[in-house]
Amino acid sequence: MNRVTSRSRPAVHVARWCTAFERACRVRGLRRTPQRLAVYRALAEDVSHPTADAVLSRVRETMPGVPPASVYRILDSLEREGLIRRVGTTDGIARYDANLTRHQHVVCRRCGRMTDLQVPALASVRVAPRTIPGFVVEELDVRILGRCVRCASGRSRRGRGRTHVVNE
Amino acid sequence: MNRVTSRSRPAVHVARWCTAFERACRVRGLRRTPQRLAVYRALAEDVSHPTADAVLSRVRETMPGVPPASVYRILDSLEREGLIRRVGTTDGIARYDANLTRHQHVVCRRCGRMTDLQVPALASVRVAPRTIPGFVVEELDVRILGRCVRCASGRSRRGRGRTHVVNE
DNA sequence: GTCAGTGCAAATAATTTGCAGTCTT
DNA sequence: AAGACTGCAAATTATTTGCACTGAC
Repeated sequence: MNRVTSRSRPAVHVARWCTAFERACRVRGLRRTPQRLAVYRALAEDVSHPTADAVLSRVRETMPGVPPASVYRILDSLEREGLIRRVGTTDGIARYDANLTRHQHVVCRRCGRMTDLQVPALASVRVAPRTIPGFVVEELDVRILGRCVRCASGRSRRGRGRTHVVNE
Repeated sequence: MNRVTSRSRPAVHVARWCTAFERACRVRGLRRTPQRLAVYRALAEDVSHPTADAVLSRVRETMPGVPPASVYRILDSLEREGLIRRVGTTDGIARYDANLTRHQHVVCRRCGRMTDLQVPALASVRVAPRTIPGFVVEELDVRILGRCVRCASGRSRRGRGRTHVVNE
């Protein structure tokens, strides 16, 4: 018990981000409601790329009774304004990230755990604005898929692994 | 009307893939049911990275009455066996791809349209197996996010664009 | 004071599950 | 024949919406 994982971002960072966040809200004309601040803070504190539901739980620790709809709406609005990001997932459940700096995600296919990483080889990769005709590039979302140690050992069914049929 | 978009993969490819698919099923001990073949074919024909629901519709064109559950289950099993892929999405809806070759996806944030692309700069990027301690890298999922021409022109709300608060 | 934003409850997706029957191997 | 797989219906989970009210600006 007493999990090792540091699921929380350092308080100093969080504090700085929250300040920047409030400023950004003002700039964009988003109102500074307690709920909005609580949702942002909950997300900023959590490095695990939580689902909306997980954010809800966290928010409720300090604001019991907040309805899911509020959290969904807030996450939506913050994402629309570019104050947080939705991260790519394959399991059909949206996950969020308050970290807007360029970084990649390492995702375990089995347990879904998602952690931040900076792959040097990818740090420099840019997709020049004109590379893709008829498309305005805004951002790159890179996910490194595989299995974490905990899950790599666990056997699944018939000979798994890199067994891909490569066609074409 | 009469949309230009070639939403179908060339019949030659599809045929070849289907053959390889049946072989792969045999190898892995997956039963060769009409439903399974139909689902795979539907996905192979469709280059738009359809949702499970879209696959269902397509399958029903030739097999009316197939229940959603079957399609979901089949897509699941094929993904587990590495015969198709789930692609990363941010909207919380799973999408699938029968193309297992290394390629990237260009995704419009607004309309969600997703098209294949091969970015030269990314073709060579590998994440060496030992790069990430305690993690077995299996695959890289790269998404290029932005807006397609159709959506780039459409105005949204207050000054959008690259307006990100870059913290940390 | 105004209207963006909230709370609540109900609606709509999206996906999964249980179980009995069927068809592939 | 055995059990993997399907069909159907119901259950769950994820997310959205309508509407009246409230609080931030």
